[in-house]
Amino acid sequence: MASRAGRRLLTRDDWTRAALEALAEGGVTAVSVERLAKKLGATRGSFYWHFRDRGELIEAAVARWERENTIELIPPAEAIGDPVERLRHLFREVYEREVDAVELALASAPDEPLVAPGLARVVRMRLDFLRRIFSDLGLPDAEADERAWLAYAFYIGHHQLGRNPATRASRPGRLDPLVELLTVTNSRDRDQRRDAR
Amino acid sequence: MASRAGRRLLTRDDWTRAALEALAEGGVTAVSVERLAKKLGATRGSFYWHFRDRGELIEAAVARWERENTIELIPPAEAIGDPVERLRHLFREVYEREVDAVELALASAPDEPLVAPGLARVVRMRLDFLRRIFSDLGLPDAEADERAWLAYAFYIGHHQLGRNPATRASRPGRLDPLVELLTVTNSRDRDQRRDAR
DNA sequence: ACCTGAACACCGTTCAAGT
DNA sequence: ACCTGAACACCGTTCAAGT
Repeated sequence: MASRAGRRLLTRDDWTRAALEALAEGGVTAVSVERLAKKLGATRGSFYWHFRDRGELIEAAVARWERENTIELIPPAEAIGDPVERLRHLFREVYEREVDAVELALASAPDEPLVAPGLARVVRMRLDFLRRIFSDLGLPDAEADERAWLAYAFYIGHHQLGRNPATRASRPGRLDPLVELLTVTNSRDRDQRRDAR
Repeated sequence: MASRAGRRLLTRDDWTRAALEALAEGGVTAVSVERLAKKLGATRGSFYWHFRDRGELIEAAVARWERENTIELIPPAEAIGDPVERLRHLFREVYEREVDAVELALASAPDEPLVAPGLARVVRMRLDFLRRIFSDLGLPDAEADERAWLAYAFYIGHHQLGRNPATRASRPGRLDPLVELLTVTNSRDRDQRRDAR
């Protein structure tokens, strides 16, 4: 038949947007060329004019998520001067809220070759942000690195545990007490405890 | 043709074991009836005599992992009297080691209906174990709950971050300093900091 | 340049028929 | 009781042919 019989021609972007929607709704497996084609009113064959294969589509979707998501989230948070307040803000805005569905889908496949590079870039930006908090708090670099790692790994696990209704039940209501713990700087306590052993 | 032409008859257990191997090697998607049938030298039709569908197979594999894995890991660790030592032991044996491949595969699909119930049972046992550490340390219940959650969420994120070669680079070498932080009990520090604001 | 339609491979599922 | 073999549906991929 002729060029889309009245319908608008599709762009690479149309397919990518549709892929992100599918990703959010059903994870990586839901990104099916056949289903997207049906949704967009095209044939699967059409897809292969815009993309080499399904993998290239997923890569494009990840890249788009990366741009729209992490890049513009960091600057406003960075503006908060007091590092403890900055972490508290982060916990309220990012830890205690429901996490974006696309992120959940991607975080579930951290070692898929299609997902790994984009995800790694995002993780690095966020770890840097956290490291700066603990540096500003006066911790030496090695300790700031450790705490950033702890805080970010906690972020991942916190949201992953929240996905399972049965385990979500154990989730603490507010995370402020954990901010207190994570920002302890006085080394006296730890020294004391070590000496007492 | 006749009953397996010389070959041994297959049991439900044979299929389940093969499913666990596939799970470890390639995650949930790798558990394919067709591939398992080929590996076991049977037809796909044979599979459906033992199981209702692919989902039932995955459930059976999860249940087996649950038994073989968490149940017998807890008692030896529970024997350590000093709670700080108990946590340090846990970090060395469970956090710093590579995590079992099946667990990684399952943790990546925490909200799949086939995986969720078994995974939730395991999580509950482990959270209880952690809670006891912090209770024995003298923390009130609410605080023990929070720290157990923090410690377990960290466990998940720590291993997930370790799967991506690019992010694994930021991983701290030893986790002992984090044990120190997680077991801080003196509330003086936190009070002091709060007063200083 | 962008798309269709038919073809093939892979795999989940069903089921009648075999032993 | 346990299995085969053929059939069907779903979906990724290719490609010749259309406009």
